[in-house]
Amino acid sequence: MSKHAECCDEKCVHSDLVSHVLEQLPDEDTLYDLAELFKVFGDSTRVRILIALFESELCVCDISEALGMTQSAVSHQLQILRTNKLVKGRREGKQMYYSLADEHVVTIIAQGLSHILE
Amino acid sequence: MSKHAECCDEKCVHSDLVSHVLEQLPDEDTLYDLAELFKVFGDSTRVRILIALFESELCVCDISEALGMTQSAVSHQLQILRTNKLVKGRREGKQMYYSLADEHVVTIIAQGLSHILE
DNA sequence: TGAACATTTGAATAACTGTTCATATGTTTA
DNA sequence: TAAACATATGAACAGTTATTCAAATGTTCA
Repeated sequence: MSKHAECCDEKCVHSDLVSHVLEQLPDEDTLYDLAELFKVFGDSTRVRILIALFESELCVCDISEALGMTQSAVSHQLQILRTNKLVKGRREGKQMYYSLADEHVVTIIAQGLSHILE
Repeated sequence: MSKHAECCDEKCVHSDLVSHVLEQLPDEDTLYDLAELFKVFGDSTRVRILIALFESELCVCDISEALGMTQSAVSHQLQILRTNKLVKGRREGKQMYYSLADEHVVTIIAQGLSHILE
């Protein structure tokens, strides 16, 4: 018997509910990716970058100016946002212009805001 | 001049866009709370707990059984979920039954899933 | 009351993460 | 091509966090 089960013998577990939960839970990869996605939103620098991009694309320089952060820090975060397909980049001459890659970004942030502003 | 501005002189910054972003960005407290909220979703244990609670309330013991984790680890995470008002607890005898505190939880996770499953 | 059970909590540890600094890459223009 | 600029990247450090272990709290029942 595995360790986690020892704390609670058979009488107290609602085994029907538990097995139902086990059927409903997405597979491990999906759960990992899902948590990974929210982790990206879980940093105020990245959230600020995303909200900054709500209305128009911006170059890295604009973002670091708006956020009051070094260009390097912003660029590191943009890479994470790019990897997770939340923003996309477009080069124009020396500058890279970033914009939101996905409508879900707006929806997710809006839901989050409505939760905390209640 | 602050350090972050030095990387990029006035010519390259789109100062009209930047000042517009500065007007639109939520205040610092809101941004912090927002990131804090998403941070809670950014852990696969907590996401699994939340999804497990989609259909019915469960006691701590059920959750630890379903997730294959120690009851202590689950309890620690439940406290975080409670603090952030994502779940609520109800005592019935020796057991604590937890359930989702908020419909936003379902919406946010659904949006996240639809993002990664594209 | 005391024993048994379910849950919570605090401290410690190991793993992870964001920023900084230095440097590299890529682009334009003189 | 060389210089200047915008961005990207690697390594290192400091701060954060999830789990474990041990112990405490709260509840029921004999």
